[in-house]
Amino acid sequence: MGVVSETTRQSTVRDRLLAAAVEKLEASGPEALQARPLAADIGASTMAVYTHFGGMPQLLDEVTREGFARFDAELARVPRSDDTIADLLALGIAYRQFALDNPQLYRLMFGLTTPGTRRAKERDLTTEGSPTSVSEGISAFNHLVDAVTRAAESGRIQAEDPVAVAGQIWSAAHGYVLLEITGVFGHEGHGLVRTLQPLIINLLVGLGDTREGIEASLATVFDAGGAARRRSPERR
Amino acid sequence: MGVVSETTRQSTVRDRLLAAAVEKLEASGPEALQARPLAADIGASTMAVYTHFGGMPQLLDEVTREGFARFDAELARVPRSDDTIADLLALGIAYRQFALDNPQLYRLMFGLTTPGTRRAKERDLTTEGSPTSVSEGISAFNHLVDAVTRAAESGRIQAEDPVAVAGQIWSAAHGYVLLEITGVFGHEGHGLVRTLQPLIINLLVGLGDTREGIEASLATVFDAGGAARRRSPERR
DNA sequence: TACCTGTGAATAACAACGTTATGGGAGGAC
DNA sequence: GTCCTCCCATAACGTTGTTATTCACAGGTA
Repeated sequence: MGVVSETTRQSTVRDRLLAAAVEKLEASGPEALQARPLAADIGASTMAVYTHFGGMPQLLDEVTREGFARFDAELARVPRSDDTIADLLALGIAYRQFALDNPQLYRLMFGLTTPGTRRAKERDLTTEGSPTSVSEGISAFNHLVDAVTRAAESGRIQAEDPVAVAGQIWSAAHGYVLLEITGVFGHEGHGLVRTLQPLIINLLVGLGDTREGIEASLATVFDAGGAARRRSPERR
Repeated sequence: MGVVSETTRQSTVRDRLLAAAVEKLEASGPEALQARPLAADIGASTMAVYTHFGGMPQLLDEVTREGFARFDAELARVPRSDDTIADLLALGIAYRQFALDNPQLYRLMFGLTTPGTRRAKERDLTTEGSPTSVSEGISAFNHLVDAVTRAAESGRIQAEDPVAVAGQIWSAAHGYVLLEITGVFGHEGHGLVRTLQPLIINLLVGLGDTREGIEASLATVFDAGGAARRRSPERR
């Protein structure tokens, strides 16, 4: 389980098909995920989709699962430090970065997109995140729950119910990111400094931390590497 | 402009087609919006879609526009009182209620769903909210900006840039509502009291109001009518 | 009344999609 | 060698969005 063709030595037809689907999704949108063009991309016939996946819906489920695996891996790369609020902010930045780097994948992951596969078997909204991808989604969410728990334990914020608090932060980040993806915040950067940063700061203030403390933690996040990503515990 | 067949006396083919599309979207999902079944529903031939709309994409644009018009009308029904924070909370409740009552329409409005129309002409993400529906969307958003502006003028919160603050609240509500629609918060009601209410309260605390004041305002909102909707400015 | 014009709708056809049935060919088991 | 079992290519079927063609009918003019 994990990133495409991580275990297999040579690319199998199935792996190449899945990789081509992920790439094509981001390049041309969900409606471009069609059986015939996809198979043609890897030099195979349409039947490959059915022998390896069973059909387009199952292939899309695998794309979703792959997306959650990548998302999980990306969030796992965010380091942990003594500054629990800085860690939380870094997690939020990584969250946004992944969504901005993979907008189509992000929307597909959260069941917000219904690709061409029109003969889909009446997907239910509540079960849309296909069962196979649920575990990966929970794993990604747990990074946030852990960060909230540690922030609460450090005394910076109050979180009797860390899962509920993580749900609040998740809602805020999810909503912001989707609005930014759809372009409502205009050109690059304005949304981040005018909306996401104040939103998270205000939320953390409401959760008990001080504005000064948050801004100090935010400064350390941006100090460490310019691109707002601290790759390893020690400074590079 | 507005709700379907608001001006025309007798239902035209176009109006019936649009109304059937909106109804069918909510009943059977975006992939059910197909030219032939839709035309058959109103007893017409497929050509009606093309003579009146030009094609399925344009019909979907009209559905989106209609959705924003209804959303705007629903938000406009939220009354204004002396308690500006209560008004803001009531607006949030109405926002959530509309999304929960019309989940498919809500997702289509925000470009988060890509219905069957597979031959779509390469929609761009940034321009996905079709131009015709932009004005209605802005109108709906302005209700929130107004409420924030009034709350700032009343001194309850600090909002130097009301549009930016409205964007923060919008992000939080949008993200929560989408997560609730996809079912991540479990069964009815838990998400609201465990996530949305604390989220908005914490955010408003971060914006300068006191927790006690917010909870008092929230109580007045729920007092006035049980269903959390105050129909007229004066208390009933 | 007779005639022209234009708009709207039905019929039929076309290309492309997801899917399924059929058949062939490569690689191991005995 | 012979058989068995997967994969995969080919071809077909039903359905989709779309377009071309044709027809019907309402309204104005002589």
